[in-house]
Amino acid sequence: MGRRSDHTRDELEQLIVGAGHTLLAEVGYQRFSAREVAKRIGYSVGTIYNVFDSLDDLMLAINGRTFLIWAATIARALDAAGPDRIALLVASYFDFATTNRNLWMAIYDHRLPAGVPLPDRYARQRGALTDILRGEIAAVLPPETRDRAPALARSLLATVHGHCVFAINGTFALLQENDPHGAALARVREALRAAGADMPG
Amino acid sequence: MGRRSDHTRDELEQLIVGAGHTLLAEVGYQRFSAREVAKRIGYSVGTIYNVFDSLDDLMLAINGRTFLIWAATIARALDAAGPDRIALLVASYFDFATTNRNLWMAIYDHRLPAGVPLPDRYARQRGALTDILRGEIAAVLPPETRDRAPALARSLLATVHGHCVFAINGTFALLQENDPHGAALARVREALRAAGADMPG
DNA sequence: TAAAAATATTAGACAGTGTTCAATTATCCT
DNA sequence: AGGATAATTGAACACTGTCTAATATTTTTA
Repeated sequence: MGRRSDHTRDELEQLIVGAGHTLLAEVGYQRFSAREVAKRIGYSVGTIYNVFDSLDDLMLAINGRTFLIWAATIARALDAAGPDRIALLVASYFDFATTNRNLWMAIYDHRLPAGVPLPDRYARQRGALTDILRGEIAAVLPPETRDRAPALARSLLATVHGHCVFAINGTFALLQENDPHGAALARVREALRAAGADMPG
Repeated sequence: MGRRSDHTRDELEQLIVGAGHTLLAEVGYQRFSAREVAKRIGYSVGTIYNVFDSLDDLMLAINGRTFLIWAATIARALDAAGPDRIALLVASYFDFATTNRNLWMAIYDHRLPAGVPLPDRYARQRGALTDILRGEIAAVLPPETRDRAPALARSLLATVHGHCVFAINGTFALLQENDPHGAALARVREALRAAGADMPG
């Protein structure tokens, strides 16, 4: 066939990413397949490989969309936040990961072949989230130590991430930890206090 | 054919796990395949499924072996440790993960289908590592707060794990963090100090 | 020792995967 | 209308995990 009247190239790309996103949320990374995406939008497999170079490429687009939604979710939560914005950030992280289990895990399950770098576009989408974090952490630090915010933001992100991973992959259940979120927040508070932060809680 | 004279059932199982372990270390979780394991030990695919119920089963056995090696490595390091045993534990975590990249990642990449619990045998192998940790953390805590050691051990494990994951999957490179190990140790120290720990460094 | 029972091993089938590409078909432009 | 262009397809390829009937070997029995 030739061009279908009902979809421009860009719309088709979005259609694929949208269906892929939905499928990923439903079945998770391991059971995700390009053929199923094609079936769901009424196209054949070939079309997907016409729009995306490879499955890795499609996966990056889908995870990119997840990142956009994630950043927007956190930004919205911050808009409606009370005085303890740090606690809200930690809660937001856990909340997004648990209510979007498969999508969140896919971000870390999917890995490019060794040596292949992340395309700039997706790297920037990931950076956006950390930027929000850095701002919030800088805000609670005393002005004279504010230059430590970037490194502290990265480290606290890793700290919360570690707790969240263990909460979701079952490691914490195995170790009989039943308050991962509380533990993560406690660690974050200790680190910020040690850096001289001034915050509620 | 019938039973081969050169291998008992148990030896065959160990042969498979050994070859699987080697293959996994070489190619990583995503490129691992039962057929390649079979080829390497001179058997056919069917034999592997005769010894193991499924690929998940084989994977658990292989990851179990990794855990044993890991625990032994850490125990050996502790034997030769100086006064700062906490720093050594953190260094040990990073060292094992980086020098055994594929094996270490496979532990977390492999996930059983939802609802299927970890067999007790493998759960215990994973617990052994945390037990070591708990002991070391209890040792630096003041006697009156020593009951907090189990929860703190879990949480600090998650903290170090988070930093290690980001170091290895490229997230930290993206965020321009070049001392993940140092950051992890700093967070651990802060948490232990906040709990009243007495340690060098 | 020869036949029979038990067991280990295999090869091939099956349904699925990512990926490629010649052939087909629809649309656009002249 | 007809030719150029672009979109879409579906079959083919090499791979995967998994299962099972057939086969080869060993052990047991007679």
